[in-house]
Amino acid sequence: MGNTVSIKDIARKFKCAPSTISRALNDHPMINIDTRKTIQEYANKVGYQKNTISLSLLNQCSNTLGVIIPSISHYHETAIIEGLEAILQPAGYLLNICLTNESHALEKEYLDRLVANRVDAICISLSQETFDHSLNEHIDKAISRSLPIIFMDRFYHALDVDRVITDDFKGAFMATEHLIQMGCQRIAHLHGPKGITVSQQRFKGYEACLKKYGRDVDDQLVKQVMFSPESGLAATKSLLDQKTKPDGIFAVNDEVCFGAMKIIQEKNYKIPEEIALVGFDDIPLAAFAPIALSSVSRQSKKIGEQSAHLFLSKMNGMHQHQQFALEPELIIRESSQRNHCS
Amino acid sequence: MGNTVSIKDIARKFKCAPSTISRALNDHPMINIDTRKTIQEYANKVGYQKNTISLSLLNQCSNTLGVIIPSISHYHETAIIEGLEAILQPAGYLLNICLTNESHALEKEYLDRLVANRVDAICISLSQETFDHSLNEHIDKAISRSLPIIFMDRFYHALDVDRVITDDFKGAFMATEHLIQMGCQRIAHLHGPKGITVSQQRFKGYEACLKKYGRDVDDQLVKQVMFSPESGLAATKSLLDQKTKPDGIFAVNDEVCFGAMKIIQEKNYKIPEEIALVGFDDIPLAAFAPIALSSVSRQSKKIGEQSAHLFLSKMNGMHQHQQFALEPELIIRESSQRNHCS
DNA sequence: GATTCAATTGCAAACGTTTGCGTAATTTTT
DNA sequence: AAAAATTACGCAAACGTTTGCAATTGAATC
Repeated sequence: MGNTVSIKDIARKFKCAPSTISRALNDHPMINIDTRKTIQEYANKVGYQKNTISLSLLNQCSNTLGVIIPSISHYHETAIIEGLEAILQPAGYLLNICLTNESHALEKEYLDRLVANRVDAICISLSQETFDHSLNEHIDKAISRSLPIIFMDRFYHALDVDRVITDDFKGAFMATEHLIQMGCQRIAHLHGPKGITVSQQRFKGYEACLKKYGRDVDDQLVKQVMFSPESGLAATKSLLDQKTKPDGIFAVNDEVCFGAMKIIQEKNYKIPEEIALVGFDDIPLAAFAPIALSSVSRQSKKIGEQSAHLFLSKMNGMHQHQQFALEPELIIRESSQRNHCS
Repeated sequence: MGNTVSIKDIARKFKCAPSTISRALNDHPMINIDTRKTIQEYANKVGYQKNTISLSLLNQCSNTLGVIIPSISHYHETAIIEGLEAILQPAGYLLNICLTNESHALEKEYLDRLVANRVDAICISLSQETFDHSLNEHIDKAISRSLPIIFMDRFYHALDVDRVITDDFKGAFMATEHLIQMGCQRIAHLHGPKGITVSQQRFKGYEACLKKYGRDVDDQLVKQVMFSPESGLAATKSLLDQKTKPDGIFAVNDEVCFGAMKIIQEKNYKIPEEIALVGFDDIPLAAFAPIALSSVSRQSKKIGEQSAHLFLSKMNGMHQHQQFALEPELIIRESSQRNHCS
């Protein structure tokens, strides 16, 4: 505020030009070694701190990455951010994190603000509203001003973009196949919110796996849920209340499984003997669920790290677009491990 | 990048001064209404986006809040950030979020970088290392340049600072008192990492409550843990392996309780009849623990909101320091609810 | 003593925007 | 018709830093 000292201030003190101070502080050999030291000591004493803003203006880059993400209330998203930070902190970047709350309007607003702030690139996980209605103009506009945009988790209609995702299809396939191998005959799926890529892909993986084993998707066994335990509980309740009950459930994420477990245990079904359960994300509490929860790990932190690397290569002039799909990993725990297959 | 259009570019196009363009875009009445419209339309057409960086330089404020926080892997921290965003998004601010991973070196590094970026203020939750060794010079330096610093959750040695915390002492007191009222005789405490304010305060609340009821702290019943379920499991195991076993446990947070429950159930103790359990934070999964978990809610989101309001009032010239301690709330669920007190 | 060279330092422009003040041009008032 | 007022726009400085180029100084060479 008031007491910040600038290069000009120091120049006045030493009765010399700002350029001399600048060079001295940057240890430029052009400046006499003694003058350099004297100036550096003085700057240090008065607590001089370089004003990065002026540099951003001059160099047309802000050393900041914009991150637009629907929420950070789940492990997956926080792990992504941790991954981004882990790579970008040493590289000297800061993160501008924006939560859209799945709102298209907010996403647009934040995008504009980040552009106005001249972030060097944007990592974005599209909001559900943007998805549902294919409201892409704001993204297209950003891309057209050649601002690097890296999509995380959720697809974007255009193909030639930068993207880092997990192979959700494959993960879902693995989970479903595992349930089949455990002897499950009626495998239900708790389907995530419509329109979101991960929901769609996981359903498709589930569907494809059933097909591979000569089964069809039974609409009665597919219920739609939000990403919350409450929603998982309600959906599972309706599954258990109908005639065709499942003997295996693959849910769109782990939180949903916590809700499912609650009601399954309340109704006195045995996990995994009567109903086997597999989730997605492998959250830290998965192993500490009422019955240790099997889950598909999607290497959340690695998504952040990979996105960060992609960003850095963009900063180094890499112009081609790249797409990464990380390998999911099935973690088998008690909730689905049947020792004697039926 | 290359194709960003500036006010100067537009000025060239219209063969007029940049000041005219600036005023036109800001709808300044000094400019002829028709010229204004024409210019605005053109700017819109070519996708002009105000460069906020130059404004930051000019106005000496960046409309950005720096947030320094040890981690975002727990509900509490993500809720704080959601609270900050909820208030600061409408106010036109962006968040620079920095994860220190409890490292003093990183905290210092980030603080410098945020100062260099001239953030308008900093909300900080001190790292454990900073705490353990009272390494406060970097904070003092930042304060001395009259940069508003708002402390969240963790105390700072100086008294006259801005601060928003939960009354952890009170929360711990309530939890312990509740266990006493449920008839617990040997109440253990899973003590958080040393040096961290929340750990200390919660222990003190536990201690004070025992004292109120004429009991002393039994060192054998106090185990130190990290904020993870694994750590909670290990500590509880050692509790159950010793002669003086607890019949009630108050843990420093909910994750720890998940670990505790796991081992308690494995060893076939009944919750809450034989061992009652109360956690802290009231995470979203608390109600979906193996036994629905009682917990002290610390209104995490409200800490973020309150901090944001404090920040905004600082921006409006409020110079006095303010301290807020939010009221904790005890949420009683199955893990501690004994119907017939012994 | 004139010339060349190296060692230091200063000048000025640039990045994009805002804003007080000056200055035309036009209209209104006397 | 002259004076005053209004309207509309331009000029230039400012924010803090970097950097190519010019300028100054002093010493070394011819």
